[in-house]
Amino acid sequence: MSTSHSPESVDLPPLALIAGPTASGKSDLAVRLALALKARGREGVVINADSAQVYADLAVLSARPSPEDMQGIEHRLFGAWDGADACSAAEWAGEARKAVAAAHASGAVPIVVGGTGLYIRTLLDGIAPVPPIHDTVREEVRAMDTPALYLALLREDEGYALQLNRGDRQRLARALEVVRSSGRSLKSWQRELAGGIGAAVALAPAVLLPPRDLVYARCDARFAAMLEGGAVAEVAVLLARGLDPLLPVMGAIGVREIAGWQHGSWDRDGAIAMGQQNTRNYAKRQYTWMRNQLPADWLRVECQDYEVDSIFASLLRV
RNA sequence: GCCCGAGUAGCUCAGUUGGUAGAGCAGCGGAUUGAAAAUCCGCGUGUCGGUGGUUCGAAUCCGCCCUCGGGCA
Repeated sequence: MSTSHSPESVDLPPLALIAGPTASGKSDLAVRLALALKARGREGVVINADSAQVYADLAVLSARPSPEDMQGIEHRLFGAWDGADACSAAEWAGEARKAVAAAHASGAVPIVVGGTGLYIRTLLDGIAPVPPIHDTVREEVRAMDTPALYLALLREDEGYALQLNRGDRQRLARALEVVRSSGRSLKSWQRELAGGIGAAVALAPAVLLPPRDLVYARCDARFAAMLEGGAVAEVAVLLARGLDPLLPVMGAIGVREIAGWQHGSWDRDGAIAMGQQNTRNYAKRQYTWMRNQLPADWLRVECQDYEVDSIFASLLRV
């Protein structure tokens, strides 16, 4: 991300940002920051930047903060999408932009929290303004298998095809649907970024990177606890909707694991083991993203005890 | 006590007729521009249970021992 602004730019409205892997304690820190602001006579609004917590259907499985967790602090974009509607980085960023503007308008400090790096990047830097893909194009492209996607892209957008890995089905499909639908290479679209608010804001970022072992242990404990906390019923309700299995909600960690157990493909212990493993693998990917994709000058917090006052000193300074 | 089977990477296992070993998973590193809890890429030295022996050479053949299964007593 190219945008990195000193919190000293007091002329710009503030934006607190908390990024970190799953189970790193982000939400709790966000609420504590809001409470600390409140103690200083300022409101804070927590805005979700997690691609799973965005779905109404996934309260338990996405570890979405409960009303008690929220402690009376206003939270936005949590459970804001219906599972039947696929959210995307650009769509989320559009809503997040509005939420940030609303907070600023009321004099509150927006606190963006989440583990979805692409969402955060899109909000701050913007994204290529590719027009919506025609339904028919999307359908036909997604029906193709990976080798076919590669060959087709090689034919229709060779330059970009050569930059992608031939096994990277998702990017090949995206690139192909873009050329077919817009008549332009995704590569050329990507030369322009639109919608980023990073330059118009005084950013106070914190990237939480607690010890890996600790986060893995929390992932394990949390998934097991979810089964006791309503995850099974949540999955049952979700499955009953009969949604397209390709929708993002259906791919959330835990859905497939629990559904397989309920259908007798494996037992409860198997479901737990798989869910825990997948959560850990996911957390690892987030560490890689957070470490390398987020701006190097953002504050990295590698301990496990977060101190709001020191992490957000610039915001809390009175 | 006897018989059979198994002991190879953290785990599950492959290793053809003897030429000092390799997959999956885990783990680690990396990529990441409208599905990102997604989609991919890379990284394999381990007393081949131990010990003697046969052999130019043994995970592989032979002896003895140890451990874990199962069976017979």
